[in-house]
Amino acid sequence: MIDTKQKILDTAERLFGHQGFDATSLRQIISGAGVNLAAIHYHFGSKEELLDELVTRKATPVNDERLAMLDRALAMAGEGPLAIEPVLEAFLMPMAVLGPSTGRVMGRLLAEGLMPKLAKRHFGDVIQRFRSALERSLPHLTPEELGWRMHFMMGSLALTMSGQPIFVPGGGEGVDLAERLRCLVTFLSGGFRAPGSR
Amino acid sequence: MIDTKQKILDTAERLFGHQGFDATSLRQIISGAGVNLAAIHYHFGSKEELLDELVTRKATPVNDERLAMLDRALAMAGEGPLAIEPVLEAFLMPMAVLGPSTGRVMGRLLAEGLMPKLAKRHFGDVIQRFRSALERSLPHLTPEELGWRMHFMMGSLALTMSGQPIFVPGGGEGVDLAERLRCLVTFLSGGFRAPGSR
DNA sequence: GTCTATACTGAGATAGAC
DNA sequence: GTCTATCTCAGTATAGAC
Repeated sequence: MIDTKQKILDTAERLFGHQGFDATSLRQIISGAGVNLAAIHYHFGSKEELLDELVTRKATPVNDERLAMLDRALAMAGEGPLAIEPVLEAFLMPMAVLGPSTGRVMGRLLAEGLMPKLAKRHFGDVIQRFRSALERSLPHLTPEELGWRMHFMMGSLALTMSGQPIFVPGGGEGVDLAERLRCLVTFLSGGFRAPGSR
Repeated sequence: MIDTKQKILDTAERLFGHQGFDATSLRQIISGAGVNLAAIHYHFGSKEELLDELVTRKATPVNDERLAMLDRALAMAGEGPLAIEPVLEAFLMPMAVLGPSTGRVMGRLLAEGLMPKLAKRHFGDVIQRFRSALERSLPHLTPEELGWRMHFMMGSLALTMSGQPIFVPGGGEGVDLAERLRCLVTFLSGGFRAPGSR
């Protein structure tokens, strides 16, 4: 069947999102997808490459939307000063279109430290564009301090996408991703705007 | 030998810190520690309980120092307003005493989502004390929004303790933990101080 | 080209001898 | 307390059916 590959991807996405990458076995995936174990290695080569393809498929439209929103923010600012909020919105809000499963996958990956490998392949130029925009918005920061703040942002984002918000009364289950991300934009705007610490 | 247990703990801490929990096998640990495989299950019961004991041993002094610093901050503030910085410093700076290995372990745990289980056991009352202090510092926030911001903070902290800072020129390897954490305090102060988003 | 059956190595866990 | 042997299940590799 032509959609064996698709069934594997769908099932893997769901299980990775719920249980994490390491905790999900290929045998769980094939059982859920109703395919043979070796089909995974035929179509993808390995468990890690399956993950890689999953990320590529989901990340591409998100990154396109990120850059489109960033371009609009830059056009609006013109030659004048560039506020942080629209830059952060451009980076973060497009993730809201990811379903809960994909969101959890992305967050898990960031969190499990698997991202460094994938990041350069899939996000390299996007990150570069946003770093430039942030440099323009925040000229008071050294490159090192800006790098750290971007690092902090990725950490917050990771837990926001993946984790159970154990500090939020009610577990935050009723709060959809877009609202979480708006809350995060507010928080990060304040953080980025803080004076340099050295 | 009485210190079989200690040798296992030391080696596990080092390997978990460098490779993460999932990526470290018990057989790597016993080979590094020079003990038998079954010794781990005799002394700890399982791989996860080994981790649990590791966390307990390292977290207890950190949490004690956190509460001591928080008490000092509350005493300094008296009846007046309570600034955010000393509260965040009390929560974050005690982690600087953790060596790089333990720091990575802690960060990994936060990031791998293993913390929710461990958190309630080891950090429950500490978190409660700090939530109260933050509520006093930031009366303009709803309980939900404060919860989200604490969640964001844990995400940033996790990546700060564990991850390679890929956005920092030079990889940030020369920057010690205390300086990273000071940088994080500045950032988070700005974030927590941001106006409520709803 | 696609998929199945099966086997290989290494993981965590356990029972029982010493 | 410690060690050997063994169990199940993980990811992986390959030979061959259609």
